[in-house]
Amino acid sequence: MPANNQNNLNNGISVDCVIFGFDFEKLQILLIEREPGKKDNPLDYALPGDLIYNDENLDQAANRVLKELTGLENIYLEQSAAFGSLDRTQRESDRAWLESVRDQPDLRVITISYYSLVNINAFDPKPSSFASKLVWKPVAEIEDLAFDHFDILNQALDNLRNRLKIRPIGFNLLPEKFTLSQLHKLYEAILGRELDKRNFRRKMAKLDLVVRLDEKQQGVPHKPSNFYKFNTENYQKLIEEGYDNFGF
Amino acid sequence: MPANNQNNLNNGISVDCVIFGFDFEKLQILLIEREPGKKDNPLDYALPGDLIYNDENLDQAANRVLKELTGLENIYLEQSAAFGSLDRTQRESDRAWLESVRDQPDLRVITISYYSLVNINAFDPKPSSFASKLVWKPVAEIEDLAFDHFDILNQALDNLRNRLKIRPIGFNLLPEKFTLSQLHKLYEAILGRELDKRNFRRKMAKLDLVVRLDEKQQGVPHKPSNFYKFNTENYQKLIEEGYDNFGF
DNA sequence: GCAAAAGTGTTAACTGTACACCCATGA
DNA sequence: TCATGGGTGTACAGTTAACACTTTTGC
Repeated sequence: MPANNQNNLNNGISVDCVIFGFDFEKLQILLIEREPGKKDNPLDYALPGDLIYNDENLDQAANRVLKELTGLENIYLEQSAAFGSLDRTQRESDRAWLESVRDQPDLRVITISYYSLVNINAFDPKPSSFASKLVWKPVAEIEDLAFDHFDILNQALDNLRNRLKIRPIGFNLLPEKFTLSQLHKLYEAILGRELDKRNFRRKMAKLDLVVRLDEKQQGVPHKPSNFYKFNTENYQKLIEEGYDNFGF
Repeated sequence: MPANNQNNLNNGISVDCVIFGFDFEKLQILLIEREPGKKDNPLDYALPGDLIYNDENLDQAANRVLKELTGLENIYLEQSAAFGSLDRTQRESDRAWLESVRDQPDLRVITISYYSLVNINAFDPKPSSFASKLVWKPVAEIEDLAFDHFDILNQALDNLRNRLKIRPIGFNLLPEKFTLSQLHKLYEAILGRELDKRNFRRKMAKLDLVVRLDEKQQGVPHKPSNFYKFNTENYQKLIEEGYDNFGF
């Protein structure tokens, strides 16, 4: 980043990143804990986000901000929505924080939100810049967030679910080798409801998006699960053919 | 609008409106013709859009801009996407126009796009402000537009089609009384492909979204069509219940 | 042998799709 | 009486949804 970028900050436009993470248990979300120690106030948790520069486009800004605050990079971010309420940064509990990090804390800021879904175990967020502490929190337990970030989260979750209905889940979301149970749990976590095991497996088999590997789990105290990998070619083919009903 | 609003313009953020119109034939789009007379250059057609004010939110801005440029109001606008490429306003053919209407024609502007679908015959756009002439153009015939407006159009069209898959078409899109053939043509126009007449009617009947009126077309040189109206209650009920598969 | 998760088939209801003819009207 | 678009039913294929037991492993 050029040294004079500070002068090039666009004080009216920010990006916010909704990073969903999956640990084979619950759907989680990556948040900045603004006042470590002073726990259990939902308003002290915020999405990683910041102002954009004038010499970068929105996608670049989202990737840069995510990297600067969390260290995460090479994550596919999908644009979600724009938020521009006049009062979105006017909450009392957010004012002090804004004054500490912004040149013009009173300026109305419009934010463009992005979302992604990653495998929690494959990424290790490292707090930096004003993100003094980062935490993964289960989405289902979040009741509110700083600014209008709770709205942004819910919007992104809607988008993620709708996307799942018209596209199969991407390849970046699971380890290279995974079991069908893991994939099953992933779908259930995103959709927030149970899916019948047999029906799920049948559907996956029919779509031909996963390939059975000649390898099993080791050392588990139950019947070991077979590993699978994604069938990248078929995924591309399905997308290109306009197949858009994965029926979940 | 307050007189001092001119000082309150946000030079970095605009809204653009993709107004789809349906005339029971083709899906059309409302465009500003920038140089009337100098026809057939697609780059002389632009979406109605303008900078926002700092004392209005994005939805308000979209509605205001649409009204100022076209006279259209009380149209439900749905947010589509944000566009922020660095070069989106840098095309040579757009420079002169920008210089004539903007204080800071060189500034990078991020735009938030909105879309809607209206019944062409129920709205009568009146050009005003810098929109010297407005035209409806068939979407299928558009090959390019000013700025990045062709991208914005295609994005909005995608959104409209996807929306149709998870929600029934809204009530603002057809006259109060309409025939099933009109509704049928509307769906075909949006989706850009033919739908079987019998299957379409069966599906509509099952969804229970339209109510047969005791009234027929008059003076048509063929069997007169029955009029229908929307069943607003059932529409609301379906949306609330989370029914989201209209299967087209 | 027991606890724990993997893996597997069948049936019934529903949904999508393909397809062709008669009807009511104005001219 | 003809041209025009309105309106209707059926059968097949495919998809969804509900449901319970056996298998393999570590301990």
